[in-house]
Amino acid sequence: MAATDKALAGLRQMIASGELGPGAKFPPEPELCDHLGVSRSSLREAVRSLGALGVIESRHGSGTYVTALDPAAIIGRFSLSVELIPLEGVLELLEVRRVLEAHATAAAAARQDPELEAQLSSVLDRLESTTDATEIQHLDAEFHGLICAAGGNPTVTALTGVIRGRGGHYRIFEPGADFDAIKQTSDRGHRAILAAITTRDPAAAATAASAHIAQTELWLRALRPVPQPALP
Amino acid sequence: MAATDKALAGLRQMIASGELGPGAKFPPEPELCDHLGVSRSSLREAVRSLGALGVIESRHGSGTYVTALDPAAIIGRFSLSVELIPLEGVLELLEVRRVLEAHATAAAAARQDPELEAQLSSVLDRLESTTDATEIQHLDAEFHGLICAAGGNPTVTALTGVIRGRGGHYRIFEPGADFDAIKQTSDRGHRAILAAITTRDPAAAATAASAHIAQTELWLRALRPVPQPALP
DNA sequence: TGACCAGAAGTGGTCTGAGGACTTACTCTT
DNA sequence: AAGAGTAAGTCCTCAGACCACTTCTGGTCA
Repeated sequence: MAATDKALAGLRQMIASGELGPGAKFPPEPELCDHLGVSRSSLREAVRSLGALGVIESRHGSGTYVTALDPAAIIGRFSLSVELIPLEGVLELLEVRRVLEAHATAAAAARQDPELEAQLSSVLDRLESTTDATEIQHLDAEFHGLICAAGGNPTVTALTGVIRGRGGHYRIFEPGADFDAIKQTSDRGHRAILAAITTRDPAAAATAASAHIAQTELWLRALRPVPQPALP
Repeated sequence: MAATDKALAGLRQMIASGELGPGAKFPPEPELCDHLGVSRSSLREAVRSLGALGVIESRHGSGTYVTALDPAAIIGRFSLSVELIPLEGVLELLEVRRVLEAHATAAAAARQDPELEAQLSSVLDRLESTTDATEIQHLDAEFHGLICAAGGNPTVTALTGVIRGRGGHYRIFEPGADFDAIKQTSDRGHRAILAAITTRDPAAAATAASAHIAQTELWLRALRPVPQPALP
C-alpha cells in the first residue's frame, strides 16, 4: 500500500472508529507520522485530501481538526469540482436540482410563513427591475436559496445551491436578441412559484418550481454557449 | 495568498479556461512549479486536493491528467466523506435519496423494459431467500441500483448509491428480536416497487419507492445504533 | 485586582535536495 | 516482424531545515 494511501486510510479510520469525533483535534504532525508510519510529506498530502473533502481542517499554528462533519458543509466542498464539469454533465445535475428543488419548494409552501413570503416578494421586486446579468444571478440565487432553506433540509439547500452556482456560469442573461423574452419568462416563473407558496399549495409549488428549472434546462440545451466558466 | 492555494487556483484555472480539457495531460511537476511559482511540495498538495475531488488523476511513472470530469464519477468521490458523516446528518441525506430515488423509480417504470423486470424479479427472489445481513445489503443495493440506472440519469444513480452505501453501515438487519418483522416489511416494500414498475405505473412506483425509503428512515431514527461505520 | 503586553513554546506551512519506483518509448537482437 | 532489453521521462517518498502563525504564560502597569 502506498504511503499516502496508508496515511489516508489511517486518518479516516481514526474518525470512523469514533476515536476522533466532530471538532476533535489530531495529534501533532510528527506524532501522526510515527503512528501511521509515513513521512511528513505523505501525511500532509493525505491531510490535504481529506481537507478538500471537508472532513479535516488544518489551522496554521494551532493544529489539525476534524470538521463538524456537517453534510451541508461537506456538500458545499463539491462546488470546487462541480464548477469544472462540462455542459453535458451540468444538464444531468440540473435534473437533480429540479427534483430536489421541487420537493423543497413544496415543503416551503406547506410552512405558511408570512415573513418568508414578504422576503421573497421583495427579492422579486428587485429582480424584475434590473437588467444587470450579475445582479440577476445574485437575486435569483437569493430567491431560490430562501425557498430551499425554508424547506427545512440544509443538505438539500447546499446541494441545490452548488448546482445553481454551476449553472450560473453559463450566462443565459447576456444582453442579446432574446434577452427580453427570456427575462420575462423567468420573471413569470418566479411569480408563479411565489403565488403557489402564498396560497399554501405545495403541489402547485412543486409544479411551478419544476417547470421553472426545466425551462432553464431548455435554455442551456439550446444555447450551448462556450463552456468557459468563470472562477471566483 | 498561500502557496498551496495559489497552486490550487492555478491548476483549476488551467482546466476552467479550457486550456486543459477532460483527459488532458499536465506538464511535468518541475515545469508546473515554475509556471505556478511554488515548490514541489506545495504543488503536490494542491494536486492531491483536486485528486480527492475527482478532478485530477496522477499516474505513477506516467503523468498527471485531467479526469473525464464525469459528474457521476465526481459524485462517487463523495463516498470518502459521506461515509464519515454521523447519524444525524445521514437522516438529512436520506431525504435526498428518498426524493431522487422516487423520481428515478418513476422514470424506470415508464420505460417498459421486460428485461429489467426479469432482472429485478430475480434479485428479489434471492433477497427473500436469505437472512445473511451482508448478502441482504448487497442484493438491496443491486435492486435499487438497477432501478436507478434504468431511470436514465447516471448522476442520480451515483448520488443515491453513495447515500445508500452510507446508510448500509448502520446494520438494520442484525439478527435480533425485530429481524423477521423488519425483513418482511422490507421485502414487501421491494415487491410493491417491482409491481408498480411491472404495471408501468410511474406514479405508483414513485410512491412505493418513497414509502420504502421513508420506512428505512424510521428504522434508523428508532434504532439509533452506535455510529461506528465500517470502512471498506 | 484587572487589563494589557512581551516572550516562549507549540504547531502547521514552505522550500530544497536526494533517491527510488513505475511507465513509456525506443533500440537492438533474433 | 516480434520480442527482450535499455534508456528516458515522470511521479512517489523521504529527510532536514527554516519560516509563519497561534496559543499560553508570565510579568508589568494602571
